[in-house]
Amino acid sequence: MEELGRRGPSGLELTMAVHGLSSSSGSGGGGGGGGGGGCLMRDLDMNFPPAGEMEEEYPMGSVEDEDEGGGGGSRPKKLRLSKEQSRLLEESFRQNHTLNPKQKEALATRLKLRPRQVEVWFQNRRARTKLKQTEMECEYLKRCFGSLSEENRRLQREVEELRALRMAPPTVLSPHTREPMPASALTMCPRCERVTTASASGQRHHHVRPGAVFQRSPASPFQPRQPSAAC
DNA sequence: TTGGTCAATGAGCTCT
DNA sequence: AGAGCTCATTGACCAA
Repeated sequence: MEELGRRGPSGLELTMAVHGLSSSSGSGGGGGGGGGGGCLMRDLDMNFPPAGEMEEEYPMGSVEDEDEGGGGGSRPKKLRLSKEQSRLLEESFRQNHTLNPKQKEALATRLKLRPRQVEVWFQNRRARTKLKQTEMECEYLKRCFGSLSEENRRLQREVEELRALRMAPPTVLSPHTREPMPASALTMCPRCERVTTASASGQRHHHVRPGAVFQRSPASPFQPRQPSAAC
């Protein structure tokens, strides 16, 4: 027996369009499944097509050893596609992820396989592609989660700091009287973005010394921060 | 022996 | 109703 084409062609063609996470949509496929499997494949045995389809021979890929007898109800030998068969299937999969009946028939004839086998190959190939895609999406979302968690921690810290500031009494001293100023007297200089004590005329302002504890005035809302590029 | 791969199956769904 | 799909699963086969 010649075992060809180890490890199927893993050159899965993957495109990730994650932003909408438009993953598949699928058919909703509710749980389904159930048992499946079963060994009741007497009448649908791929390696031994039903009489009706025998008009053409289908030398099953690399399976040419019909251990006749085979005995009981065990599964037939597993078909392994030859390199050439896999190559051709991959090629047509690249062009189209689904086949219409005509294409299927033509491809099956060309590959000396049964149309059903071509169909199954395409189904499995689509499933593999989707699986790979899902894995990639998963990785991507994990990375997103990581950076968003970090951003979240940072913002939480900032909120805590600001909350603490709000609780503390203002200790900014007036440059004129040297008395503690009420928070309402503090504003944000729109040009240099520093906390200031506006003069009565509004013409001049004094920057508060660095490190001074202060309370922001309600009249000077926080500038929205540029969100750090998470994803 | 075990774990991965992949052809094949059956159930259940959607669409025409 | 039935063709064709997805999904979950099985089992043969292979390499480590």
